[in-house]
Amino acid sequence: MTRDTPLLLPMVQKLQQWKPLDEADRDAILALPCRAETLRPGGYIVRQGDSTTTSCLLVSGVAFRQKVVDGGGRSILAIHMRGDIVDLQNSLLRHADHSVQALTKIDVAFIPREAIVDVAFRFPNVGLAMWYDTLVDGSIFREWIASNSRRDALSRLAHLLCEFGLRMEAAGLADRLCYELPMTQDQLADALGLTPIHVNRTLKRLEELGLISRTQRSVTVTNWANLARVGDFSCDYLHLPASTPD
Amino acid sequence: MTRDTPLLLPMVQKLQQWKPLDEADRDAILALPCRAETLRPGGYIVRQGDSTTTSCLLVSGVAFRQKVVDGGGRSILAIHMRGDIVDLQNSLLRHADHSVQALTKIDVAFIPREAIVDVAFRFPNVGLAMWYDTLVDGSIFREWIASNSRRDALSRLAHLLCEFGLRMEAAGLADRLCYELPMTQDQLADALGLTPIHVNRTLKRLEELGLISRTQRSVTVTNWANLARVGDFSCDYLHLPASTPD
DNA sequence: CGACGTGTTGAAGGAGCTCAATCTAAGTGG
DNA sequence: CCACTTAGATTGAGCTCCTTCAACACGTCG
Repeated sequence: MTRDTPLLLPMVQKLQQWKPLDEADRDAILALPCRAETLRPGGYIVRQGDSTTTSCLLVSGVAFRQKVVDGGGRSILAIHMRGDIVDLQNSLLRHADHSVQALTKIDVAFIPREAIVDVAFRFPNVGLAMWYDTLVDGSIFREWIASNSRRDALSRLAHLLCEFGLRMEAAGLADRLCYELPMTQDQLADALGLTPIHVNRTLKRLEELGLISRTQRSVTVTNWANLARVGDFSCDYLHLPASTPD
Repeated sequence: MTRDTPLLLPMVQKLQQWKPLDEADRDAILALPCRAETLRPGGYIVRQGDSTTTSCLLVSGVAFRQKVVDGGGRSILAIHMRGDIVDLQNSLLRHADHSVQALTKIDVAFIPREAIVDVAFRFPNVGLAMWYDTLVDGSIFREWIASNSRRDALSRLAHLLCEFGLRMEAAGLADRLCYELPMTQDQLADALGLTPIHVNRTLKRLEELGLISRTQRSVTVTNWANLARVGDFSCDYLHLPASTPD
């Protein structure tokens, strides 16, 4: 490592999930020009409507994508954690069609679009890994379409709890059976296409069914197999490297 | 042109939407090895669960992506038309997490994954255009999440009619105000997360409101501005080249 | 002709929404 | 240290949009 604490290390770790990288690939990533920043909960990485020139790596904390519809309704489209390259989507397309915001306090690194594109084509392994990464994001979007379109409230919530736990575990940030879910019930509602009131009742039902227990924001899954069954959850769509089985 | 009728021409046309291509770029695409095939309505391009080795270009006709949930419920995730590279998603990830099927009779060209990746990195304009293409797909997925999560039936249906018309027009296949929508009400229901019965009633309401009229599968938009308003439709998320304004 | 896929309509039921009140925990300023 | 505020969680009651169940109409195709 050329520097003491490489800011972009989480990006290397994430991309290696998709494609083995050699020394040169890794160095190229770590040498990317970037600007570090810390945001408080609610702070914006990009705002819907902005024109964009930088991409953004999430270095620590949790963030989310959201889109405003019609009369002020919000839809949360994705949740992101350490290592996620959070704004390739908006930056390559030059025009943000949705916002990305901090859920917790987060550390981010802004990287100029040109630098990303340059590395992607000079180091094909890196480029391919980034391409994979956007495709996996797409796969998760598709699962969310199916979930919010065709599953009932109980199933949707169970599904989200499985996905979040498993992704946190895959990122080495938590145990799938016990983690902090840094979302208010309002935000859960916007992610699931429900009202906060109904989210509250549905959480209660998951508890009564003996599938989870919770205190404040922390979730403990007391019966993973049944939670996954209720949520119709299969981890295929996450395309995780073959180490974390369902 | 090296051959009489270049099978892969629609791919060139589509990618040029995202990025200007020079002679060499175009030739490289047209020279891609591929296998042509014709499928009847309902025929599979890929099946959920298959392992994949080829990508697929849609040369003519209309296709759709779908995912099966829990007890036989289906969710239609996207609709595709000429020029769409329909299976980068599954092929690069090597494992199909959803199916892609013909909606009408379609002509397709299967292209080996390696050839795609090879061209993408030897011709960066092509690679970037393909990357854009997958990002635009992602953008459309996000809009569908928001739509199926936060809009009511009338709005969802109006939104879908606007999107389909505009995309057909952008692909040079139809007029946004008058086109063939090759979907049964059952399929519309699966795309919108509704029941076919409710789709039927909602179509009727759109007619009664004077926004559309229809005979068989053909749709005529009688009031685009109001249809777009009801559907909360803005074409931003399609990232179309600056020629087709909303 | 009968069968099947698709579209259309009616009536009844339910999952989730809206409106509204109450409760808790965590600040914040005096 | 305590009033005061505020964001979030929780609970109740009534309503509605959409679903489910059930017929029936229409065209195509064996």
